[in-house]
Amino acid sequence: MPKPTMKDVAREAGVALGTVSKVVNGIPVGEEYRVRVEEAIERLNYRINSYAKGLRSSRTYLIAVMVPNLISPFFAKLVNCINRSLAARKYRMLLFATDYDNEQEQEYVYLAEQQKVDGIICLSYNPNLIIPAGVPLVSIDRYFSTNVPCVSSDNYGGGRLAAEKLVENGCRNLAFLRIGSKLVNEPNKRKDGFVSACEALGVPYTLKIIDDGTPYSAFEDFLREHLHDGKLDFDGIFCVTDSLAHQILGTLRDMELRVPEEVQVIGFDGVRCFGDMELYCSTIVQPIEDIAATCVDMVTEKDLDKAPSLVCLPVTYAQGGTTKG
Amino acid sequence: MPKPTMKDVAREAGVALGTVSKVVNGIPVGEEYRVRVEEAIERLNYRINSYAKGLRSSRTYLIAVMVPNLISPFFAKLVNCINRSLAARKYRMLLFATDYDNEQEQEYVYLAEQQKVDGIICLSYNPNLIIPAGVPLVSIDRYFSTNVPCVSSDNYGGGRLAAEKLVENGCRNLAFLRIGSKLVNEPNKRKDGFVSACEALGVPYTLKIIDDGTPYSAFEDFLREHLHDGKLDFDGIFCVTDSLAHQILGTLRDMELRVPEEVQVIGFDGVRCFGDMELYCSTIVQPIEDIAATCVDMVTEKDLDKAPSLVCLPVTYAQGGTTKG
DNA sequence: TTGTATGCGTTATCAT
DNA sequence: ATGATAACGCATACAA
Repeated sequence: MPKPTMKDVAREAGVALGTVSKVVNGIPVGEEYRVRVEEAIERLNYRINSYAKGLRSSRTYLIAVMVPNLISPFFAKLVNCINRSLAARKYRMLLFATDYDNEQEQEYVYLAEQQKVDGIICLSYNPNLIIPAGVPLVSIDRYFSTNVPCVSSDNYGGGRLAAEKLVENGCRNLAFLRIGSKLVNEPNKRKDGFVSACEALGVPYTLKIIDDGTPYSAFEDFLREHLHDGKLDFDGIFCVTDSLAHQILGTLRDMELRVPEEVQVIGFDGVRCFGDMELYCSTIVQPIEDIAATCVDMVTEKDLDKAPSLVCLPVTYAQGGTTKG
Repeated sequence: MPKPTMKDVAREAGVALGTVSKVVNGIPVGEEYRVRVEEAIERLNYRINSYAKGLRSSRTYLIAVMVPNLISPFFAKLVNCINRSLAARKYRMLLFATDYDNEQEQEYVYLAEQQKVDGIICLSYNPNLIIPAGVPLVSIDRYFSTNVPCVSSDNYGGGRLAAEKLVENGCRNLAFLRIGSKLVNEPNKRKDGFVSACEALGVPYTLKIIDDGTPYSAFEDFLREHLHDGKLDFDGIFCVTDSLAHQILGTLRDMELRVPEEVQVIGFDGVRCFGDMELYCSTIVQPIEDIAATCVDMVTEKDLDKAPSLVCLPVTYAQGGTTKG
C-alpha cells in the first residue's frame, strides 16, 4: 500500500483536492468540510509529502548548520542550542561537520543550496568561502563582509575581562597563551582586549602565541624558561581557550606550582565537564544560548539584508577554582 | 534571476531536457553532448533541485538521526561519527534532539517520515515509540523488537570486564553504582555482567542503584555508611557511566580516600576531556565509531529485513589513572 | 543514442 | 467558500 496522497484524502472525504490542501495548511474552510477532511486524514494516516511541498512552495523549513565537528564540547553545545531554537520555530536542521576542511565546507554550502534550505548557519574559518546569493547565511565568529551577518561573543571584551579579573585577584605579572591558526582573527581579539587592559592597568604582560602545527611542548618550554628557583615569573595566565587552560593546568601541576595560590589561570569558552557539570577552570563564558538564538532569529527572518552585519554578545566571568575570586 | 533549471541548461546546451538529466545522473550519453551539457551547467551555475528530484525518485539521500541531546559528550561523539559515516556515502543528516521527551520523539519520527528520509537512526528510550512501516529504522542501545535492528555495545561483557579488571588489580570487595531510569534496561546489563563476573570469581559485591529523580547525595550517604575509621569497605567501584564515576571521584576526594591506592574506580563509556584529550577515569570504552558505522551500514542497506535484529559490538578496557593497571 | 511526454504530490489561480 | 486545473523541476518510459 503506497502512501496516501492528498488526492486519496480528498476522495475519502468526498471533497476537492484544494480543500484538503487548505485544511492541511490551516487556511479557513467550512467547519463541516474541515472535520470531514481531518477524519479522512486520520483514517488514512495521511502525512504531507514535504518534497512535493518544497517543490511547489519556496519555504522548506530546513536550515543547514555547518560546524567543524561535534567532538569539541563548545561546538556540540552550540549545535545543541541551535537545534532547540530551530525546533521551537518548527524548523528542521540539516547538519554538516566539516572537519575544518575548506573544500568540504564549500561543497556543503552548495549542497545546502541545492537542498533548497531556507538558510545556512555556519561556523567556518575558510577565508575564501563562496557564499551563494539567494540563500540567507549567518556566520558565527567569523566576519566575512558587510552583507553576511556575523554573530560572535565579545572576544575583545572577554580579553579585557580576563586581564581585569586576574589583576583584581592580585596578579602583578601576566601571560597570554594562544595556539591556533594565524588565519583566525577572532582569538586575536581576545589577545587585543587582554593587552589593552594590561596597558590600561599598567601591568606587565608577556604573549606566547604559537602556530597550529607547533607541538604543545612549546608551551612547556616557554613556562620552564620562566621558572626560576621553583617560582614562575607570572602569577596570572590567560589562555585563549578552556582546552588550552586545561593542558596548561596539567603542566603547572607537573611543575609543582600551586593553582591558584602561586599562579592563577583563566580560560575562555565556559565549557563544562560532561557538558553540564563543573567548569574545567575559571573562565570567560561565551553566551552560547544567546549566540544560537540570535543566529536562528536572523536566519529565519525575512529580511536578512537589513540585519546588522555584526552582533557582538556579552561574555561573563565565572570562577572555576583556578583563580582566587 | 531565478535559479536555472534543467530546462535552462538544455536550452543553453542546445540539447533535450532528458539528455541533461542523464548527464547529471551519470547515465552514459554521447561524449560531445556530455561536454556541452557540462559546460552549460558550469556557465549557468546550475544546481539540481533536490526537492524535485526527491519527489520524482524515491531515494532522497537523507537520514534522520535522533538523540536525546548533544550536550552529553557520548551522544555528541556518536552523532559526529554518524555524520562522518553518512557523508562518506553521500548521505545527508537531519538531526533531531529529543531531550528525552517521548512525545517529541514520536513527533520527530513522523516528521522524518514525511521528510521522506531514506532511513532513521535513533537512540530513544521511549518504550512506546511507534515505528512506521516503510522507513528503515535502526535503533542504538535499545531493543524494540525483532524487526527493528538494534546496535549496541556489549554492555553485559563490559560489566564482566569491569569486575574482572578490578579483581585483577587486587580488589577484594566491590561495589556497583548506578543512577538512571528503571525503564532503561541496557545499563542493567552492565550490572548483570558485573554480578555474573563477581560470582564467578567469588568476590563479594554490593549494588547501589538509585532512581532518576533521586539526588546524587544518596551516593554520598551510601559511601559514608560504608566508611569506618577512614577506611572504605570497598576497594573497587564500578560506576555505570564515566559521568557518575567522575562525580564519585569527587566524593572520594572529599572523603580523603586516595585513588587508586585505597579505592579503584572504573566507569563506562570512554568519554574524554574536551572530546579528545585524556580520559576522566579508567573505563570500559564503547566502540563509538563502530557503532556509528554499523548503524549507517544497516540503515543504508537495501534489505533491512534480512539484517540481524541485534548487533553487539565489543568493548575494551582503558586505564585512565583511577585503577592500578 | 537522443528527444518527447507524462506524472510525482502539492500549492495557487481561477471560475463557480 | 469550494472545486477544477495549471505549474513547480525532474526522471523515465517510450517514440524517433
